[in-house]
Amino acid sequence: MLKKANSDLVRRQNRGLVLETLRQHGPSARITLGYQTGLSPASITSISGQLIDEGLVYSIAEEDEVLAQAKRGRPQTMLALNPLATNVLAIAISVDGVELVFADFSGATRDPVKLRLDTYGISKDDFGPRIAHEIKANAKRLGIALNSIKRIGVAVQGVADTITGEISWSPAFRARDIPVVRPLEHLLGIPCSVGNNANMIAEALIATDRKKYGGTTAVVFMGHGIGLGLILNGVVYDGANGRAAEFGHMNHLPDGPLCRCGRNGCLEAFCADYGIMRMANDRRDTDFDVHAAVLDSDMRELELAAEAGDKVAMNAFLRAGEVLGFGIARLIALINPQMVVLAGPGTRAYGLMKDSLSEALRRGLVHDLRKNVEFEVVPYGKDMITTGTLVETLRHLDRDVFATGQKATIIEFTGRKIA
Amino acid sequence: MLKKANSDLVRRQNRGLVLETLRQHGPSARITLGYQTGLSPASITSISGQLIDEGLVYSIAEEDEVLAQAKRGRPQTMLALNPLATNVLAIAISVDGVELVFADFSGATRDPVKLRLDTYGISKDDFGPRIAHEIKANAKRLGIALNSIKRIGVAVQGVADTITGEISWSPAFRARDIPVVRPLEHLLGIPCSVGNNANMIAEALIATDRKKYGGTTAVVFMGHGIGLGLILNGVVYDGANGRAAEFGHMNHLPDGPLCRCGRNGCLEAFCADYGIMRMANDRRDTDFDVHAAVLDSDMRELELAAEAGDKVAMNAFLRAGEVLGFGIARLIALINPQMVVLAGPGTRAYGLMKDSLSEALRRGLVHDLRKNVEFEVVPYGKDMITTGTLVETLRHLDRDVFATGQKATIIEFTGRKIA
DNA sequence: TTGATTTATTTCGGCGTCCAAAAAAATGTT
DNA sequence: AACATTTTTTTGGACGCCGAAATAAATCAA
Repeated sequence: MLKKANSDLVRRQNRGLVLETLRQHGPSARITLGYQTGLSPASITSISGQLIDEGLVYSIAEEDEVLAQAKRGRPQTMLALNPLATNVLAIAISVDGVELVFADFSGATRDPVKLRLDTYGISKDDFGPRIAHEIKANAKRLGIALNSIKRIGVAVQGVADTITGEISWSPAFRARDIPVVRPLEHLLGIPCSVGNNANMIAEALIATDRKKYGGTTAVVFMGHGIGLGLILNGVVYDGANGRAAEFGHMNHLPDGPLCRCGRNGCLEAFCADYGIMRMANDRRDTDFDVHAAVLDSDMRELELAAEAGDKVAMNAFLRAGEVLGFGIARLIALINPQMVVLAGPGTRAYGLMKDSLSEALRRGLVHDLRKNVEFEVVPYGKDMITTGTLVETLRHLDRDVFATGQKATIIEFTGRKIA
Repeated sequence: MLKKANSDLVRRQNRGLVLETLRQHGPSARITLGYQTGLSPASITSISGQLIDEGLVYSIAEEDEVLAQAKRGRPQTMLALNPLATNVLAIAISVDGVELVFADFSGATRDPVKLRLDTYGISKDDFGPRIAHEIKANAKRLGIALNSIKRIGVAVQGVADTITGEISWSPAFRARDIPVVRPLEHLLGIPCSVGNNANMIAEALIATDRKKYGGTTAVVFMGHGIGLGLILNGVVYDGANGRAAEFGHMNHLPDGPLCRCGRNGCLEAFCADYGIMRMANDRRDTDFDVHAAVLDSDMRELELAAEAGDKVAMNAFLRAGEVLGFGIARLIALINPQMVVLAGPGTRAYGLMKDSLSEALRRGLVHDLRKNVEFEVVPYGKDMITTGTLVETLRHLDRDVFATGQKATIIEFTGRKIA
C-alpha cells in the first residue's frame, strides 16, 4: 500500500539524499551535489544552508583548499559532514570479548576499545548494565560526552531479535534471550539497536561497492557458527520476527550429527568449526561436547594438517565443503541471488573445501540457476563487522533522525584531534 | 540509496493512493477517502477532480443512491473506479490449456475464455503468435476494442523470467525459453508481463487480506510441480534474475530420485504429483518417465486408495509430506516468515501428509522458529491465479501508468452490461 | 413553510517545496 | 581594467498540501 506524501516528505527525503551523498562521496561542492543527487543548484543551496544551520554540515575553510587547482570561475566551496555534529558507537560482541568503536558523524573512528569480558559466563541480566558501565567509563576516558552519542549499534554472532532487542541465542553466551537494547537505552538514554554479524558484514559490503553488492546478495558468515546476511534489492533483510536468517540451522540431513541447537543434521553441525573438528576427530555425538568453544589455534592446526595431506583432516574439510555446497544450492534455489559472498574466519580453509563445494553445487542445483550466480570469498577482517554496524547506524541517523530537521547537539570542541 | 523527491512525486503518489484505496474499499465518498488515505478533504477534492476529468473515476449518479439511508446533512457523493476507463487481460497457462480473463478498470471480469491448446507440443516460436491471435479473436467476439486493453498479465506454472519475459521452463511445455512478452507486445502493441502461478496466488492473498498475508508469507503451490511465492514485507519477491523462487528444485537429498530438471533429489521429485505417483508404484527412475504428465484422475484414485488404507499409497503420501516438511523447515530457517500457506491442487491430499509434515518440522527446525510461524491450507480455486494476475496488473496501472496523469482511453460504451 | 442544524464538498489563502532564470560572487584571461 | 568563466545565491513562479471559511444540500423542528 502506498503512503501519503506531502512537501514535508519531499524535503525529508532530499535532505537524507544529500546527507547520504556526502557520506558516500566525501566532501563535495554544491554543484557536484547537484549532479550527484539530481537536485537543482537552487535546492542544494536551500538544503545545504539548512543543514549548515543545524550543524550537520560545514563549509570547509579556504585554508584547507589545497586542492583548488587554478581553475577559471568562482571557486567551489566544499561541503562536508560535520564531525562535531554527533557521535555514534558500534559494539561488536564475539566469543572472545566485546569491542567498542566510537565514531563521529563523518564516520571517522577512534581506536577500538577491546574489553575483556567473560561473556560466556555472564548472566542475562548482568550483561546490559555491565556494557553500559563500560561505555560510560570509556566515553569519559576518551573525552566523549555521553549525550553527544546519538545512537548505538550492537552486532553479535548468533540470533539477534531486532524487534525485542534481545540476543536470542549466541555462541558467545551461555545465557539466552539477553536484553541489550532495553538496558542500554534505559541506563544511558541513547537509542540502540542490535543486529547480527552477517547482516553487518552485508552492510559493510554495500557501503564498499553498491553496484556489486547492492542488488541481491547472500553473505555467508563462517565461524563458530554459520550465519547469513541477505541483501534483497539493496536492503538487508531482517525476517518477519526481526531475526536474521538462520542459515546455520537449516537442516541438511535428517538425523545427521547433533547440532548446538539440539536438533540433528543442521548445516552448522557439519560446517562450523566444531562440526569440522568433530569430524576430524571422528568422535560420536556422545563423546563430543558441541557447546565447548573451539580454539582458533586448534583450527589452524587442523588446517595445517589437512594442507600437509593428512587424510582424516582433509576429509573433514571436504565434507564440510560438500554440505556447505548443498546448503548454498538450496539458498540459491530459494532466493536466486546474483552474488554469494563467503566471509568470516572459516574462509581461511576455503581452499580445502572448494572442490567439494563446487561439486555439491553441481549436484544440487539446476544449471540455469548456477550460471547466474557469482561467487566471492572476501578476506576476513574483523573490522568489517564494526564498519557495517557504523554504516547502518549512521544511515539511520541520516534518514530517520536528521532528515526530519532535528538539530544536532554540537559537541564542544575538546581540542582533541579526530583520529 | 534514496531518490530525489519533488512535488510531482507527491501528486503521483497520492493519486496512486486514492486509486488503490478505491480499488480496495470499493466506491467511497470523498470524505471517506480522506479518512482512509489521511489526505485532507481539500486535497481529495483536487485529486478526485483530476481523476474524474481523466475518466479514471466517476461520480455515481444519484439514481443509484439506494444506499442513502436518511441521514442528516449534505449527502455523500460516491466515487468509483470507472469501468470504462480501460481494460486489462489476465492469461493463465496451465498444463491443460490456456485461459483468458478480460476485466475492466474496476476489476469486473468477463466470463473466462478457455482455450484448447496443445501447449506441450507447440514450438517456442509459435506460442506467442498463437496467443496473440486468440486474444484478437476473442476480444472482437466480446466487443472489446484491442486498444482499450492497457496491459496484459500472464501467469504460468514453472519458471517465468520476469526480466526477459520468457517462460524459461514449465511443465506445460516441452519447449524451453518461450518468448511471451516480446511477441505479445509486438503483435498487439499492449504492455505485457509474465509471472508464475505461486506469485500470482500470493498477490491474490494479499488482496484478500493484507493484514494477514501482507507481512512476510511463503505460499507453497503444490501441483504438477512445487512452486513458491514469497511475500517479503508486503511485496512479492521476484529474485535477482526476475525468476521466482525455485522451491521445487531445492535439493532435499543428494543422489535422491530423479527430478524433471535432470538433477537428483529435488523436493519436487518427492512431493509433486509425479513424485508421489512414482513412489506409490515403486518404480525405479529408469522405468518411470518423469516428463509424462500425471492425470488428475489417477491422482484422485491414489488419494482414495490411501484414504481407504492402502499401505503403499499411504506411504507415498507420508513420504511426500515428510520431504515437504523438511523443505518448509529449510525455508523457514532461511526466510523466517510469519505465515506459510499451502495452495494448489496438491493440497487435496494434505490430510494424508499432515502427520509426517509436522513431524519433519519438529525434527528439522529449531523450536524458536517453529513457534512463530502460522500454517494455513487454502482451498484450491483455480481462479486465484487469474485473480492475482489481475490484481497485479491493475496495481501496476494504478501506480505506474495512471498515477502519472496519463489520460485513460475511454472505451466507447457498447451497450453491453458489465458482467 | 421556514429557519436551524448537520454533514459533505469546494474555495481561498498560506505555506513549503522545487525549479528556471537572473543576478551576484569570485576568480582567471587578455 | 574589461571580459570570460564558473559557482553560488536570489528571485519569482508553479505546484502541492493543508486549515479555515464558505457553500451546498440535505434533514429536522417548530
